[in-house]
Amino acid sequence: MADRILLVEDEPSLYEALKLNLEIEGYNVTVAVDGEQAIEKFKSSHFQLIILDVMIPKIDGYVVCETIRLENSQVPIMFLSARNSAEDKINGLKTGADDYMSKPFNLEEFLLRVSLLVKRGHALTDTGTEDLNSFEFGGNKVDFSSFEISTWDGEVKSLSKREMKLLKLLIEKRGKVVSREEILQKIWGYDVFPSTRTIDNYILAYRKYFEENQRQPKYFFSVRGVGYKFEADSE
Amino acid sequence: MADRILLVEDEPSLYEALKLNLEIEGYNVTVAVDGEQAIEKFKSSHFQLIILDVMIPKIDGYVVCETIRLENSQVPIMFLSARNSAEDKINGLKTGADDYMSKPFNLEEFLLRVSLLVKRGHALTDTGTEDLNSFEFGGNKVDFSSFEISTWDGEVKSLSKREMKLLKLLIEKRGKVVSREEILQKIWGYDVFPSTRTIDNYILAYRKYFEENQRQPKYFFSVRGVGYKFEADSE
DNA sequence: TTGAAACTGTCATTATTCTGTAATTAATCA
DNA sequence: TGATTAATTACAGAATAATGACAGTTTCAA
Repeated sequence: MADRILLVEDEPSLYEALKLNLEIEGYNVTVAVDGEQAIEKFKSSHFQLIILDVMIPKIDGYVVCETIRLENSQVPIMFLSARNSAEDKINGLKTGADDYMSKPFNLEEFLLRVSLLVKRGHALTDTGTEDLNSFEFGGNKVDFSSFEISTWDGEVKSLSKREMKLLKLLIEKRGKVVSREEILQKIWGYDVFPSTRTIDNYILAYRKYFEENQRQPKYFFSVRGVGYKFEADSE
Repeated sequence: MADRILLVEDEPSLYEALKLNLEIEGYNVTVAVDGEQAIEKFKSSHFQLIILDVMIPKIDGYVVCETIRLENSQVPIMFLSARNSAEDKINGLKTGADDYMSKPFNLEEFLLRVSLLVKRGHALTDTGTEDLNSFEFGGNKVDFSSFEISTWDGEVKSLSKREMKLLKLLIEKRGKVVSREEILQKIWGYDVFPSTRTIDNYILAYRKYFEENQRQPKYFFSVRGVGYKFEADSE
């Protein structure tokens, strides 16, 4: 079965050239021309690799990358960027990319890196990578791939999609306050805006699951007027 | 336990700086100053990552890389090179490297790539690809080669191709939620998209075959908004 | 042509998510 | 310190969207 690649690039001459060459290599290529499309296509289908230009309309590449990582931590992501600066690369790698190429790039090198990443993806999903997607704090454990949690008092529960996604966001940003706006954007998207009560409900739920004393949280803090913060006890 | 890195580099000022920085990051670093030493040390010990300068005395980097790959080793290898030419990179990646950096490079980027590669190595070496011919859970047994199943209540049935393929996917990923998109892509391919009801039907069928109580499944769980998960009771 | 397998549509059934309101708590300022 | 204001907590339904169940239709291969 052909491997599928999502190519996110707004400049027609470039994406057509890349698409053509990738197809010659035997990949099945889907193109998205802006960040919104990218997220939409990512959600509606499954890919073995995502190639992501940083500078794209509507939602920039970094944010697209973060959004994707909230749902799926496995797909390899390759960044493309017009600039060759170290900060850009570092930024990209930190937001969860697996590789980075600066434009203009050599086609053969590009194709080689693509095939490495696709192969890696296979290796990862074949062997089952435990532990990369779970997180522990206190006596609690969150398993992102099975959507299950086990808590300090020995209970095992399964969380819903939203619960998991928001929890993941908080854990990834642990130690930092995440604003309500950011939460709304990252979890609910850019057009849907549920009432702000809704977020509280999720925090409430987390405290019920994980805190020994709900009224005096040790992990899930609210910061008045700003947002919420998750903090793990020890590292 | 600290991850071990084999650093192959002949220039003292460079390898000392890198060694120091890697050690600060918590790695255990072994240095080799030429190709011969590199191969020797590689053979006598196990590393999570090999960092390989191309231009080193006695045996050059490419050859060292090929030699290591001949041992059928999965260790991630990162090339360092003084030149930034595309041919060099291509050459390196073709001989089996996983990443490539040109000197002079940004230290932070270097350390980030190192940590990515080390993590990847862990994921790869975790479990060898299992290749199953049959699988048992509860009182049920699935035989993938004969397409037959026998169930807890003593029945023997044979499954259709699709049924088996999807069942195998779920079992291979047991314990993890498999998204509908992934199922569609892996079982049906990228051009055919049956209605999402279809997948439910297969799950339904599995529950009929294997579950004692269809309404309270013990093995085939659905995770709303995400996909399905198979879980075997004991291991 | 026949039968098994695969797919689709519909409606019933739930799990999940959202909203409104009241109670509580924290922050600010006189 | 106490009064005032603003934000958060806490529930309990209500609304929504996803899945379960099944019957009927199509497809494909023998």
